[in-house]
Amino acid sequence: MGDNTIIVILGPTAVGKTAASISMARSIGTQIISFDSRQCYRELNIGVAKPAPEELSAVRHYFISSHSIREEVNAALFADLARGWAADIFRQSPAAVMVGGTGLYLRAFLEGLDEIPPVDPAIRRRLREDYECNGLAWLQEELRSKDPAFYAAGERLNPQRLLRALEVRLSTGRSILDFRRGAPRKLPFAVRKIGLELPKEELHRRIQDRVDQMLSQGLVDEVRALVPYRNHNALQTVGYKEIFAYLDGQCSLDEAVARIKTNTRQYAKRQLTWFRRDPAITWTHPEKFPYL
RNA sequence: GGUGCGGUAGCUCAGUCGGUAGAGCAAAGGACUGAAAAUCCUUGUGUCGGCGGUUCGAUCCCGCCCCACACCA
Repeated sequence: MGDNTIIVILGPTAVGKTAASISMARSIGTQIISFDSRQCYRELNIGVAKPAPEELSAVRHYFISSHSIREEVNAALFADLARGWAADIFRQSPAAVMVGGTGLYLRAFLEGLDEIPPVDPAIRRRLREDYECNGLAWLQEELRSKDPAFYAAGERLNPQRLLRALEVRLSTGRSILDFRRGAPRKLPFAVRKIGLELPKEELHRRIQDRVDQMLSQGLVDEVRALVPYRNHNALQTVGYKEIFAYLDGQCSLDEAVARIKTNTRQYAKRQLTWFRRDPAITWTHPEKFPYL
């Protein structure tokens, strides 16, 4: 397996990753593992800019429509699955293509997450309910008494991080900090990371056009059908949460669409913040991408 | 034409009993270990519509003008 290579195509949303990855995978005769935390849900299509059926039939894709919004998907699950898929692909080809924009998922796959025992679902559920009714101050106080080390070092204003630290403490009896070693993993393959990048104005124009296109493709109907599942984590997603607000009568459709565009721009910016600090990425303009 | 209410940050607005101003959103930068399209942190100088007047000092008071909205003609 020494010569095997993972070629990663990454970048902000709407930059053109899908087309690039498919043409590359076809020209070198291999398959694609997606690392997109939303395209993996089969119920989400228009709003997550999933590849078209023709594109999906041209190249085998993993982690596209592979799960239901009712399932719990997270970075650790993805990392496990992706290792298996990579091994499968390498049985047929010395190279595999990965595409996506979820930086944490890519990192979890390449570098691994520290091993933390599973959290008791009952504890998780109860904690979230308690936080719902008692608020942030309560959460902080709980953590201060039960895991003072994390309280001293961690993000005290970030409820998600506090909740995670607390559930690990209650579930395992140990601080989440005890599980962190960050030991570098020896990878059984080589990695090449290619970042796709466009001037900001151009990326923003593409985002705007793509959102308009989603609407004409029937985004509102897609979202309407998902109303019963709106509180699932998978629906905490740009393009869906704003349309829920419109369907609730909280704003006009135009306002909802404007919000989607703004939120997508902010999302793209966060993706770039994440990727920019990785010196291993070779950045290129999509038009200069060698396989297009 | 008359009356009323406004004109303050890119947007929506607050405020200054006269000592040159601040929130939310947007924007910019950053963080990120089982929710990551999530979550969180940092960053606020702008002829306070224009021109005059009063005043040591005006965005605030006074006058005129311009613009927007509402109502009356």
